[in-house]
Amino acid sequence: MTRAVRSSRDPHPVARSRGVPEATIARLPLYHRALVALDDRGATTVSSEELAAASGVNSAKLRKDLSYLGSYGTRGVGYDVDYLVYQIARELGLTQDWPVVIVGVGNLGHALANYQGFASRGFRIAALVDAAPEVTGESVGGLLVHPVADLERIVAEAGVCIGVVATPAGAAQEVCDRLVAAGVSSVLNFAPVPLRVPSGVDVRRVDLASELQILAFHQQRKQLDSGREAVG
Amino acid sequence: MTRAVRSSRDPHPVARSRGVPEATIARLPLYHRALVALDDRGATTVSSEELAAASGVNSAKLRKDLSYLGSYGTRGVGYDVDYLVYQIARELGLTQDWPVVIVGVGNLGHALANYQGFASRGFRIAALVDAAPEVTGESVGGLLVHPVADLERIVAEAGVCIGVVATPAGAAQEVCDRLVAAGVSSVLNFAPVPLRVPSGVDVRRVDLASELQILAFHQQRKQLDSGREAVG
DNA sequence: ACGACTTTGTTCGCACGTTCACAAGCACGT
DNA sequence: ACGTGCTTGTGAACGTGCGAACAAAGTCGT
Repeated sequence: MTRAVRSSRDPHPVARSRGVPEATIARLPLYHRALVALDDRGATTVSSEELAAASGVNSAKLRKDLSYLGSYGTRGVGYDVDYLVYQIARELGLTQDWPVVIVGVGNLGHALANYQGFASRGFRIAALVDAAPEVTGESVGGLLVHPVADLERIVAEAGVCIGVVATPAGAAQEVCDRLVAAGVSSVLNFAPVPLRVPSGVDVRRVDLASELQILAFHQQRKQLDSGREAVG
Repeated sequence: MTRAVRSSRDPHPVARSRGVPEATIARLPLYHRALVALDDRGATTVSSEELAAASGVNSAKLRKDLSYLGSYGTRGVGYDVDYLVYQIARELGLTQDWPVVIVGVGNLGHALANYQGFASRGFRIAALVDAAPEVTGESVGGLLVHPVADLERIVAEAGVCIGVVATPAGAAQEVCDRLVAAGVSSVLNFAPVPLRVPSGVDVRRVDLASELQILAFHQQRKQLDSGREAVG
């Protein structure tokens, strides 16, 4: 699975940090969200079966995942919702404030700037940056769009260590290089190119077209199968 | 061979269809894109090493991935770019036309409707659908936004089998149910909830907040490590 | 206080994916 | 025609993740 890579070619020197496997980390946000929803609904405790159902995973996997964080459940009862929310949040670093800079305020950048799901999870958009002069100076989602020349200063002043690349493919690598040079060491990449980064920098890709292509592959196979079935 | 059914919670009973592993399929779009870029640059042949570098993977993995599709390379030379592009496109189903319906024309829906990367890969936005009356009737990305009541008719008439859910979390499950009932059997879900679907329907999730949380986790660990390092 | 019941935490086996290393095969120069 | 030098394709070892099944542990009723 193309998941967090420490450098892009060398998946993860230490795949598990403090013994928590990468696959588990990728599911913690799921659990966190499901727990918050349960909390809002007034639940005080939850069983692995319930939480698994709410998260869309199987209960054995859930229990194993949680066991990597510690023994936070009580046998015969389940997990305390509040306590577990806090423990997962702490593990994920959601108790901290994470300033984020978004580079590229096109359609996707707009959507990200307006997305409400970030703030509630400790992410704060420190600045929006774009290369196009006709965009800079505008206000998007209540934030001013800065020229790309200010990138280094913004990163330094706001102490940004997470950058979001939402530029066209052609500009992505250069923007990424500048982000990294300025001190960013985690990059979320929406551009459809693999970013080369020095070791010690994490990159995650989100590729909309790829996701559709994977669906199309399976869809095609379904149709081939049903066709064959109808003939045979 | 039970290769008929698939559901989202049971990721893939038969992980490999026609012998192509799931992990390989997820990388084919990467290779496809890199090859198209190479083709544009005028390359006629490419070695596994070059293509691997352009795709951001390691060359052994690339060769093994391609070997699942067939022996399309020539030893001592490499792969014919045009031929390989075609073979991967065929395998992924990109030679077909895939009508897609996007439900939810908020910030993200706008971005998706305007995204240029779909058309070139065989995906055609058949319709935009939204529940809010103040949005329906508008034109977004050159397409009219239809009321959600027309969903079933649109799916049936356009022969849509891939649906994109870009609604708020609360509406996602209901929209998904209606899509599936209308005949959609592949869903791309941007809403931050796990969708329950009957077996035989594929779901893929894209979760922006989760991606950032995973980055934050690693970032936190990096900072803890460097702090410990400085002290020790 | 004790037993029955419930649910967690963990151990084990298995399947999948990745990487290394090398044999097989093709082209090209001589 | 033949050897040399590439590069592909693959076999095997390794590590990781997953699922089932079970033992440990705590609660609740009596």
